[in-house]
Amino acid sequence: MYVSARSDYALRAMLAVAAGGGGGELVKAASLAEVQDIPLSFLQGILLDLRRAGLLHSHRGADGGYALTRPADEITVGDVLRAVGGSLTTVRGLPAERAGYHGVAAGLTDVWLAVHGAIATVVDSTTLANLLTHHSTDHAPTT
Amino acid sequence: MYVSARSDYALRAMLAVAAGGGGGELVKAASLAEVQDIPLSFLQGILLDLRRAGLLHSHRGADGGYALTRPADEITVGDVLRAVGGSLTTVRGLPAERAGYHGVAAGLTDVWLAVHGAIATVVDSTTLANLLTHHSTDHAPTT
DNA sequence: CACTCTTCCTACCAACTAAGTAGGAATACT
DNA sequence: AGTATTCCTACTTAGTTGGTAGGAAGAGTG
Repeated sequence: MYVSARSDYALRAMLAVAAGGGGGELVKAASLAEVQDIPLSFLQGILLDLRRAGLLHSHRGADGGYALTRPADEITVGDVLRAVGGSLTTVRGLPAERAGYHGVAAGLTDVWLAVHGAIATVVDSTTLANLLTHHSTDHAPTT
Repeated sequence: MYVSARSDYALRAMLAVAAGGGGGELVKAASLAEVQDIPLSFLQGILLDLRRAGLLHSHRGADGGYALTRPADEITVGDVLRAVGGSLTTVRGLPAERAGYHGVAAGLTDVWLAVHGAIATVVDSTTLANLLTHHSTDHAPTT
């Protein structure tokens, strides 16, 4: 799995919003950029994606900023990854299920689907709240 | 997970070698390229990697070609992927364990490690022989 | 030896994507 | 009116990916 800078920044920003906006108040992009060391103008594009995906709510003007649209324990890592990165698993740019194999390679499709399922299980069962309290779910790092 | 053309071709080539060289005879690069529809000169570079990784044995000259160094049930999909693609999981280009988070993002490292473990479990438990007989292992495609 | 076949190896090219920047328009509050 | 902030588009830059070209080196055959 390749986690792009974009995906990584998106997760860090979401965590910072969740942590900073505890009482429902708004967090500014500039503050997120500083506390997580992310280039501001790059971050703005990412925040836009997150808002379009319905994960963030934004407000302009003097006391503007961003806030989560749902409580932190109802937003998973998978939600964030899919919002900024598209499909979790791709084969030569295509979604796993339509890789188009023939001959002896036919069995590969099932492998990619199994991998996809394994990744989804992890990222869809971990919420932002899990990560903040940090006794998260029982994912034993196997290597 | 992003499966590059290079990784995909490598797996298909290995499967074709395993299938074609059943009795221990050598399979030519040109034949692999044709049967799996892979650009020949691109494939040659990939075969070189596979040989350097110790998965293939090659022979030059008139009756040259490639053969597996181990039986097909002792070579896993993970072996092939690592031979041509390096680490299975990277975060912004770095291996998962040294992503370097601070503040509220600290918990992310564990997520990437869990994902890495989940992927490794799948690809390291599937052998080339599994894929050829095609009743492979019981990976239920979950999504 | 001369010839042929095939792997080996290096260098190169084109297209794409990722990462980051710049600058202004729209909106909200005072 | 003025200021602060999000919003949005276009652009630049650098690296990676996919693919090509051309020959050197080795292995067998007559």
